[in-house]
Amino acid sequence: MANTHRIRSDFVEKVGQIAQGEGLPKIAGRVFGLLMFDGEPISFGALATELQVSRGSISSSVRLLEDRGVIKRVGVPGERQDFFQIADQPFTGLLEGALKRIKRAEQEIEASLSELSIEAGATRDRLRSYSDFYKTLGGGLQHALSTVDDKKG
Amino acid sequence: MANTHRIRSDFVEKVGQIAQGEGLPKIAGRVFGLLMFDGEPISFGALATELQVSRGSISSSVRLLEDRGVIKRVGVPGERQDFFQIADQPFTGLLEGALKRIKRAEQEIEASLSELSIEAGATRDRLRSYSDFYKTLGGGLQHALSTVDDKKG
DNA sequence: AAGTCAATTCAGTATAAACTGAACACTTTT
DNA sequence: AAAAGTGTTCAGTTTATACTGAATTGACTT
Repeated sequence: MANTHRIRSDFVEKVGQIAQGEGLPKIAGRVFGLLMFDGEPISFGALATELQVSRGSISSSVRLLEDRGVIKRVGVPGERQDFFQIADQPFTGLLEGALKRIKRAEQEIEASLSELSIEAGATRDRLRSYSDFYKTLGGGLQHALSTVDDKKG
Repeated sequence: MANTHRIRSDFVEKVGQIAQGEGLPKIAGRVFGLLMFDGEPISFGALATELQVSRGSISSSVRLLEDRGVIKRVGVPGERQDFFQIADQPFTGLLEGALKRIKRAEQEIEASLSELSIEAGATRDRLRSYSDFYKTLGGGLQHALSTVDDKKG
């Protein structure tokens, strides 16, 4: 049998890297990876010691992940510490965040577009195609989102 | 009539911000925005002076954008400088790059998955759902990509 | 209510990435 | 062939952001 613990820490590091690639803090990715792998609730303190990072970092990472609905804070009977667990729909929040960014970009471009006078024909066409790109992209993510949604929910 | 020049520089800055949000250098975004707005070829030197950045930055930005197929380097008769112009399918390359990142992440997760012994049932289920998420996301982008592709042909 | 324990905040530090500008190599002009 | 023009490279600097750790706040425990 393979060494589960090594697989686990490899996985945690991988997710850290992936997160960094997506523009998220590496530690947040590690937290996500750990909770994903273990499934069961892990305490605030355990996250800090196991990942060997400061409690301050854990605090900001879990808030980030909580805000996006990727993890949830749960209570454990007889325990004073906060515990964290992977959310029921961890990916929905991520997709929604991406969608929001895309929508914002689309709106920014359309704002510029609407300022341009009618004579600026070719420029208008290009900006239009740019905002169309974001529309299409948003549509693709929207589709992914609904697919992810009814996987479980 | 609205002041076109102000709209133009606003747009350029907006695209710079959007690029930064996507994890790309701000200057690369500005270059893209400028070429997008103007449509016609702009010289290497003009990019540097107009955006008020070093020639070194222009060099690396245009290479990045060229590599992704977002812009193209064109010659202008009687001119020694390189000129740059928005590519015919500027968005295709961007999407392809995003897809590649997603595919890589998916594979990483599946690598961990395949290492896990059969007893690790629940963990396997979670990692499977994680890689499924990337599959779904990739499908969404793939769809967007083909839509973008046949907008122009 | 004093003492412990837990999480957050925030000022300071470390790290990573972007950006600069001068040196370089190559090309064209005079 | 010297001079001027052009793009790239890269060592050094700046900037942005992640991270730390000590101070702080609040909530339990005795």
